[in-house]
Amino acid sequence: MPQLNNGGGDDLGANDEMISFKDEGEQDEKIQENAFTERDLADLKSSLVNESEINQNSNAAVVRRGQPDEQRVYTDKHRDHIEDVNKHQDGGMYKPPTYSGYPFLMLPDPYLPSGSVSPSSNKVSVVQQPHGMHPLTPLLPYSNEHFSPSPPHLPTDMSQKPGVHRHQTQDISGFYSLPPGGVGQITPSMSWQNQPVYPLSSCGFRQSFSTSLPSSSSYSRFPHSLVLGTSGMHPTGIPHPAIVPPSGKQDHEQYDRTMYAKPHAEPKREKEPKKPVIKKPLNAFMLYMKEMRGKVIAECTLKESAAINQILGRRWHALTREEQAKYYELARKERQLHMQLYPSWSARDNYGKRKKRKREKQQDSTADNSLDCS
DNA sequence: GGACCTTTGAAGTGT
DNA sequence: ACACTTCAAAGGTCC
Repeated sequence: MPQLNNGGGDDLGANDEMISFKDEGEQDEKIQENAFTERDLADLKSSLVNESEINQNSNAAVVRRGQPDEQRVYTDKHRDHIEDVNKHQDGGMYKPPTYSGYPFLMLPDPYLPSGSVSPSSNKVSVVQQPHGMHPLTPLLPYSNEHFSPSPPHLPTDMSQKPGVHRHQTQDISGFYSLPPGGVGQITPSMSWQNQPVYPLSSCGFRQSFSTSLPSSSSYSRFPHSLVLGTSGMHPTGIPHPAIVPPSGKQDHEQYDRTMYAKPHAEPKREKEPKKPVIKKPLNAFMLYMKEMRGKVIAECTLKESAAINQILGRRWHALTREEQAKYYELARKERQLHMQLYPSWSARDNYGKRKKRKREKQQDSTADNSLDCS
C-alpha cells in the first residue's frame, strides 16, 4: 500500500530490520523457493529419522537443530513487525475497517506497493486458485478506510483487556446481512456463508474445489451455519464456526453437512445440553497453516501433522514480511470479528479443556534432566 | 478414545 | 513488566 510505504516507509518495520531479517539466511530460502519443498522434505525426513534415533537423549532438539535462536529472533521480529504495522495503522495511515463485510472481504495486499500481490505470494494464490478465489484476493476494493486495528469505535486494545466487557459497538448485522451488491461486488456466492478466508474442507485441498462445493466451505472459518441450532447461534442469529458443539470437535464435515440443512438440527440439539465451545480465533500462523497445509501435503506426500507443521513453521519464517502481513491482518480481523460475535468470550473460557499432561510431562522431563545432571 | 507431537501467535495467569 | 502457560489446527501415532 503506497500510503504505508510513505511516511518513512517502515510500515512493516524499519528497513534495517528487514535487512536483518534477510540476513538471517532467509534470502537463500526465498531464492531457492523451488528447492524448498524438496529440501524441506529431505531435511524433515532426515530429521525425523535422527529424531527417532536420538530423541531419547535430546527430544526434538535434532529437528530444530540450528534454529532455536533463529526462531526466537523471528518471533521477536514478528512481534515487532506487527507492532509496526499496528503502529502505522494507528497512525492514521491505515484506517479502520468498517467491517461491513469482513468475512467475505478478502483484502488485496495493502502492504505491498501498488497493493498488488507479491510474486512470492503467488504461492498462496496457486493453492487458492482452484477455488476460484484466493483467500487474500480482494473481493472488495480495498480502501484504507476499511483497515485499522483500532477503529475509533472498536479499539484494538479491546481485545487486550481481558475481563473488560466487549461492547458490541458495531453493527454486526452490517456484515452478516450483507445485502447482495451491498458491498462492492460481492456476489451471493461470496456471502458470509462461504467461508471467505479459510476454505477448506478439512485438509485444505483446494485442488478439489469445485463450484458444487458446499457453500459452507468458503473462505472463512466462520461458515455461519444456519443449522447449528441455537447452540451455535450468535445473538445476531448468525452461527459461527468457532462454536463447537460440546460433544466434540468442530470439524468442517460437520459444518458442511448441517450448514444448510435446517431440519436436521433439531434432534441433535436435544443431546447437547452443554454450552457450546467457542474456540479461539486463529492467529496468523494458524491461518497460514490452514491454507498451506494441503499444499505441503501434496508436495511432500506427508500426512503427519507434526512433520507438516515443522515445514510450515520454516516456510512461515521464509515468508517476506509483506506476505506474513497478510496473515497478520487476517488474524487481526478474525480476532475483531470473533470479539464482535462473542463479546463476553474469553480465551480463559477454554482453559482446562485439554488435559495438562504436557505440562506434567515437561515437569517429569525436568525431573529427569535433573537426574541426569546429578 | 484420547493424549501426544509440532509449529507460531494471542491471550491469560502468575510473580 | 516480564515470564510462563494454555489453546488454536491438523492428522498420524501411541498408549
